[in-house]
Amino acid sequence: MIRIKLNSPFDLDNTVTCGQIFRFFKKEDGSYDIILKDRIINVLKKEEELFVTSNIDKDLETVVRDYFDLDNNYEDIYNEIISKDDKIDEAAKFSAGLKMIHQDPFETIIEYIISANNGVPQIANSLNNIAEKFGKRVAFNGNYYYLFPRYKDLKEVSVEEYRNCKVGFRDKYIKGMVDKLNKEEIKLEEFYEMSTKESLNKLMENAGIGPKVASCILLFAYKKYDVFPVDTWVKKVMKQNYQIEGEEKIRKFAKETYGKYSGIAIQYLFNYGRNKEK
DNA sequence: CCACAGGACGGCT
DNA sequence: AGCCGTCCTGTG
Repeated sequence: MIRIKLNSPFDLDNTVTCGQIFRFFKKEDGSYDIILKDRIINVLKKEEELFVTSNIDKDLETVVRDYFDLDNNYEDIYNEIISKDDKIDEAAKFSAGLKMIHQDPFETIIEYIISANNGVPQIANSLNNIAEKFGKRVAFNGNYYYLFPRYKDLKEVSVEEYRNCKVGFRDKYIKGMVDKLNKEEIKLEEFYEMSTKESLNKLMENAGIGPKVASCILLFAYKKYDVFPVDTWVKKVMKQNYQIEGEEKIRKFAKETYGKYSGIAIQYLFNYGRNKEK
């Protein structure tokens, strides 16, 4: 067990449950079991401190700080965003402590390919099916969990086997992506170096990845915060609050209004819309 | 049983 | 270039 003192606001509950990740499990004591790339962690927040256990202790603090983006300066982000308008000011204030989770690129790519035209419970279900069939089983905290497989583990997996995991018509997209990675036609690291525009275009060359999915991948795996994933929810909000319609107009507005942190602004808006009534 | 929700794609203007 | 039917699964 390690303890991590928090020196800036961190809202563990909203960060975990706001739709960034799908494979987490809330425990009775209010903590979360979360499946990361190569390990399972249990995180409990008490006062201004995190209590973390894992099946792998090596580099645990570093892994957790990176995963929850604890060392990023959210003051700067906040100040950049709130100057824009009242609505986002309110949403950003409300969302203080919401962090951008830094996820594994491969898992994120598959996650968001599956997310296309799909609901949150179904996405989680498909991901768990894939992990249970092809991922490594790990005993932790009185349960068995399955790590999400690496693309090398999926080399021989057929389209039919993905279909059996209830991914529907996205089966061939997953297979296509896994094949390209194994043939090294795409390298996961290359997107870190590229500009946002370049990496968006490069991602969208792949079947099953359009503007929304590509934006989510860059936002959640590559820390590129100047993307703006437009889904049906965003379209609704933009129409209601700003009378703006059409994907291109929305993206243009977001870029001009929220600038280099537009991807975080949208998380704040979503979090605000989802939780303010409670 | 049917209607619907949710992005990408491809075929049509 | 933009519009719209289709793809699959789970839920109401």
